[in-house]
Amino acid sequence: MSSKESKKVATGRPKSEEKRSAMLYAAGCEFLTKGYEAASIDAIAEMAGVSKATVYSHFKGKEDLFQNVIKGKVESYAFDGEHKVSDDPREGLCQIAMRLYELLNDDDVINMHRVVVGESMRHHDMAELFYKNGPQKTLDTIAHFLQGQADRKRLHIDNANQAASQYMYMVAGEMLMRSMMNLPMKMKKKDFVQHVENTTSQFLSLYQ
Amino acid sequence: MSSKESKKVATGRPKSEEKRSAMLYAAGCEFLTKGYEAASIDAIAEMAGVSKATVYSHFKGKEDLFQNVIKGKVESYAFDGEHKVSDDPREGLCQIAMRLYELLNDDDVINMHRVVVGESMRHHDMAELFYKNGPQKTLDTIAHFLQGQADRKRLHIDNANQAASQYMYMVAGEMLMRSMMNLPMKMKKKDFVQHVENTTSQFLSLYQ
DNA sequence: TAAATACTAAACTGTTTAGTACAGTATCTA
DNA sequence: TAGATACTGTACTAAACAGTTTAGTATTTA
Repeated sequence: MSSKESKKVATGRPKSEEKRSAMLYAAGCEFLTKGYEAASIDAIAEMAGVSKATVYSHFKGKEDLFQNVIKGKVESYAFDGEHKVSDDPREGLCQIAMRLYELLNDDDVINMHRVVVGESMRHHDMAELFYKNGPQKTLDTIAHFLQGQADRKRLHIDNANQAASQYMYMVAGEMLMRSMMNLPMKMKKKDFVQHVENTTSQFLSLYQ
Repeated sequence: MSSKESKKVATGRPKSEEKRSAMLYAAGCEFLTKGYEAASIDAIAEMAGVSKATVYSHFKGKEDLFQNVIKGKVESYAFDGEHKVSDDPREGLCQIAMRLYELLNDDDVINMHRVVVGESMRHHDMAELFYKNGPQKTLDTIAHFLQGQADRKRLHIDNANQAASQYMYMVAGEMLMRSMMNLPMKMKKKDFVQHVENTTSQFLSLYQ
């Protein structure tokens, strides 16, 4: 049912997967650093070491290229819910928080936030896709962890989703905001660890 | 010392303040809905009912126009620290939170977040200006309120800035994020009031 | 009234961009 | 080997855009 299979049996020279990757990589750099409007197809083609016509043979146009880039990045950077996490409430939350920290220190991740926010009016579907697979996935992971604790009566939580949102933004709200606006970080990693420990204690005290 | 006074004594026909306002208003619409790159000077001139040359007689160029728009908006939308707030911890915080809610429901405010985040790589100074007069001002207001409570021994707070950030993002983090990404709001105003009351209780329990 | 400046409309420059066309070459399958 | 498709390089189109110029008109102060 995929687009390849739906075509008649392939004949002649096949499209190069390598070139496709190179184009997507280059497009990623271009879109994420310059934004949709300012990104140039010529620049992407040159960076990918490919002729412009090849870009248009692999993708329908700028729009299509952009969507493929965002979809690809979203997949590869998703907050991994399957990651092993301690069963202890404090330790588990701290581990999750530190994974969040790493994520928010990745330039690609922050650039994606920037582009998606900046384009959210004109690319509403991309914003939705990004949010669902980005921030929402992180929230879900935290909520799932909290629900597990609640089920075992280790925490007293009515609404795990609400509590998850609370925790995430308590821990990382300001950092996320400042990163998106390209402002200098107030906390070094060591400070952040301390901050996470304090915040986690406070959070737990609300539900213990 | 202002730019006007620094010029030799005015003679001839003076520049129209009305036209200037019209241009800034139009530019505001254009920049805030389309972003910097996609905004068009021709469109701004037309919307303002003014010739293109007039735009360039009032402003040095697109860049200058953009900066004037952002500076103007930032001033007019600043979170008002002088606003009267109850002296009671719970009531005061709830009042501040509801003002924040109103702010985050203003399309102009959200569009400004979007544009500033989207342009923060290429207009670093604008991002800084916006953050200082926007989010930071809100944080300062909360911190100032909390410090007042701490001084009168009604709350036990070491670091008022940290506590302010905690409160602000606990209350409004998810809403802000979703708004910026142009996603449907989960909470109606009534739900938000309830949310504020619950969150405020929890927050206060951390410092009482 | 005269000098000075603001403003308009329209044309224009120079640049950039998305996307296409084409002729030649490379690489695949049957 | 032959037919098919990929890919290149270059040139092109058509449109948009920032910014300038010009010639003429309007409005101000002195």
